[in-house]
Amino acid sequence: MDVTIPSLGYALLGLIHQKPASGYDLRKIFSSTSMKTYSDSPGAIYPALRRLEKQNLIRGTIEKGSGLRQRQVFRLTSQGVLELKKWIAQPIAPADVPRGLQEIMLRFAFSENVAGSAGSLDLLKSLRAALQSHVASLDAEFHASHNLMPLSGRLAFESGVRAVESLLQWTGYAITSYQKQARKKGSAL
Amino acid sequence: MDVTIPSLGYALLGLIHQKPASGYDLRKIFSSTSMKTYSDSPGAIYPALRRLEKQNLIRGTIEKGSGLRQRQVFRLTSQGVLELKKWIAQPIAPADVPRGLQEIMLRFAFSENVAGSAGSLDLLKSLRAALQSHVASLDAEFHASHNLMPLSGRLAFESGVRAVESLLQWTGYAITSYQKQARKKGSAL
DNA sequence: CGCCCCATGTAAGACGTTACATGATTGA
DNA sequence: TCAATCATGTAACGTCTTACATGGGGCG
Repeated sequence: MDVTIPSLGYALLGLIHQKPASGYDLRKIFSSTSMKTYSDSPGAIYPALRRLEKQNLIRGTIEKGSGLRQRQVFRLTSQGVLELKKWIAQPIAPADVPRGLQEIMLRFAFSENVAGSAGSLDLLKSLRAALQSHVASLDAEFHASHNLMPLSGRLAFESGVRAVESLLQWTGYAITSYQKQARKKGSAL
Repeated sequence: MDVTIPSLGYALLGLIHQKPASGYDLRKIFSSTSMKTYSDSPGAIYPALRRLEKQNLIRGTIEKGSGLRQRQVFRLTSQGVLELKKWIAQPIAPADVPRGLQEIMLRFAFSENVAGSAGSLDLLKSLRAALQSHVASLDAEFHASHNLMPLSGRLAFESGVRAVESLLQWTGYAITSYQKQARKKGSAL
């Protein structure tokens, strides 16, 4: 039972959790919104859905209402919800940042629906710590090697550092956003 | 002759262009520098090198100097240099930004060695235009859909917008860096 | 002598891409 | 009726991941 789910699988789980959807619906989301990092090709999505169904994380039911064509709508099973929660709750290591940022942001995007504001906040704090540590190691590497590179190499490296720094700033902003929301809710009681 | 080279292949070409290297050297570069987005696994690199050799883009020669073990050092062929140049000179479309940023920065990092400062500047300007157009479409999407998302979704989206804006700023900085360099060289004549 | 690093590879399996294929429904 | 869109899928192919495998060389 070594359940390794690729990034696309989690994207599908998260979207289906927000709202039950067919393969076609999901393809449209990928192609029409800025989730274009995920492929809208049927050759990726339909097999992925079948895999998730085989793992009992989603279940599809055929709908034929209102004279429409055959349409298989997928919903999360309770196991699927658990799997989503487990994925989102994973702590973020500094080493995850360079390779898995995309997936981390996906986790965060779904976090509130799946794990509530508290879950979102936990993720943000974990991310902030990972980013701080990662920025430090990038700086060290930059100072050690920047004079060996051509200008374009140096600049490319700097763009990477800036990207991480900018994301770090964003985590601060996001954390205060959640804390504000919490205060509002608290006072509304 | 449909030469489609994956990202890893170009990374290898660019590194070998900087300095002839063996598979092991390249693995070490990937694992020890911040190019960790590329895998250092032998199962990826050695087959990739053989593919490039089969395409006549690199050629390996076995070295045995100084009592060392067998070591195959690869060098670019003239065709390989051409292929690198072609890759770097490709204009950047707005649609390339969300999916291919990583590869674009790789192109830029190698650009000065392969295509000179003029090539780097061209790339930067092309990137700036693509980013401007992409920011505009992201903003439009954000204003259209931000009220439908939970806070975490909104914030995740914002982080994407910020990342692109920050990169756009960086292109301005990089372009002036190259223009300064050009002025210095001009006055040095 | 044993262990770690150098250095190269192979094999199985999973995943994504591209392209092809099918058929129903809606609207011009 | 013709085209576009809805909706689902399959097949071939290439590539990456993980894990295994092999041996020489240096060092304690």
